[in-house]
Amino acid sequence: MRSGSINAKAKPASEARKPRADGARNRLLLIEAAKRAFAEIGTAVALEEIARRAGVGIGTLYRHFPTREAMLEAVYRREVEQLSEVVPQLLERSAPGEALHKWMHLFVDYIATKRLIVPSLGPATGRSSTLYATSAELITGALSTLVKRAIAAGDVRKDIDPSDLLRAMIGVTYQNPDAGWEASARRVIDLLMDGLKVKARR
Amino acid sequence: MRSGSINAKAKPASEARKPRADGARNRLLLIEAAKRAFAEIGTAVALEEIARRAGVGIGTLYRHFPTREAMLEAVYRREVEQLSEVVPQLLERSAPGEALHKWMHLFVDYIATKRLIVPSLGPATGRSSTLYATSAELITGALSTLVKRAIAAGDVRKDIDPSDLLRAMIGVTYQNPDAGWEASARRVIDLLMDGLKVKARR
DNA sequence: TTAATATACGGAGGCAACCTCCGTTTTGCA
DNA sequence: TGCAAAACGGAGGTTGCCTCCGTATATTAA
Repeated sequence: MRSGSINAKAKPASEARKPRADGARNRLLLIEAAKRAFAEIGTAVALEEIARRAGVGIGTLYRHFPTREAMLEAVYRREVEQLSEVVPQLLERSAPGEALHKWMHLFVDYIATKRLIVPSLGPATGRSSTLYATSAELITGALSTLVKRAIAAGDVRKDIDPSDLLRAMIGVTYQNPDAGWEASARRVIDLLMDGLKVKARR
Repeated sequence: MRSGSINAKAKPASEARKPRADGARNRLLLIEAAKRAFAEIGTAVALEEIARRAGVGIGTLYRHFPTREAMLEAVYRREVEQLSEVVPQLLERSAPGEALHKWMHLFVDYIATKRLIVPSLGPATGRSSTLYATSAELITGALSTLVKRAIAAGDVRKDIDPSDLLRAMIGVTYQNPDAGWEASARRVIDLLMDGLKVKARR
């Protein structure tokens, strides 16, 4: 073995070379093109169409996103990130109550994207649970910030909790993606049957 | 023109020739093979795989089901039909309360298939509204029959309505497939905001 | 039964999308 | 400025979609 062949620099993994500018740029172009294409044509759109819209070669697309799922996931991730990052801007430009209101409308846009993408991601992916967990956290955080600020400013009632509001929004827009729902459904059915049985005495 | 070339027999459309036995058989084989294949491999399974499993040629598959959607729809339809047709059998073989209980478990199986298929059918199809309406009707009818019989037999409480039970099951398993949900969600949000605003006096 | 014909069958083959591979180009670092 | 790592792009092999049509079979009428 040569002296320092493998661990030559032994830097902590954190310090790789700075990512190339063109790489980052094309990655973004692809995600944006994909989002539009998925919305306009559907999630089955030819990946070559996405590459063309982004103005890059098909090879580039596949290097960044080895599978259609990876592409879908990236679009979804970005959507969530934007939903989280937009909060400070909203609070800068609007009164807290108004910021909250606007954000909830953005949330509806997000749900629209989610509805489009999640079914194509499939309940399969092992790490998608991480994906959904992270998303839920970011979104909860964003909403929580907005509600607290709105309450502090006296724009909304004090007697509500961010999680109440989240539940309300989910009630409006929810679709049930988790596995295990089947077992859960069966348990509830058995309970229901128990409850339905005519009690011997009353 | 020859004497009776086109309207020679002029029978009402209702009386076509009896459908051929092999055609009907292959159709069923295809639906069953498709159901298994969709469940095992996913709704993107190669249609040629389905034809092979059913033991028919690819041409036969495409004659019966011109598109993947048609194939999916047929599987879904059959699932609903079975859910409806099984009711008399259940009532013959079990006490009404037990029949109801068993049927609800079959309903969970149906929801599993539905969850698999509906996203791939897409909210697109124009006539799918008819599809869903018909399904809802069949299912409501089946449940209604079962509940009435179970009540009549004294197996379950009298103070419930079939629709209550349907709602309960939907609550457990529902996913929101209708279009127009977005507009509806926005309306609800605006209402919520109104309600959230601190009232001037109280 | 047999003949006639509508109906159904199967799979070859053209087309389109997927994805890999590798020679060329660009970028970041010293 | 030089050079190696990183990224690029697209040709082309692979695979699935779907049509088309010659062959086979079920049904009906005689």
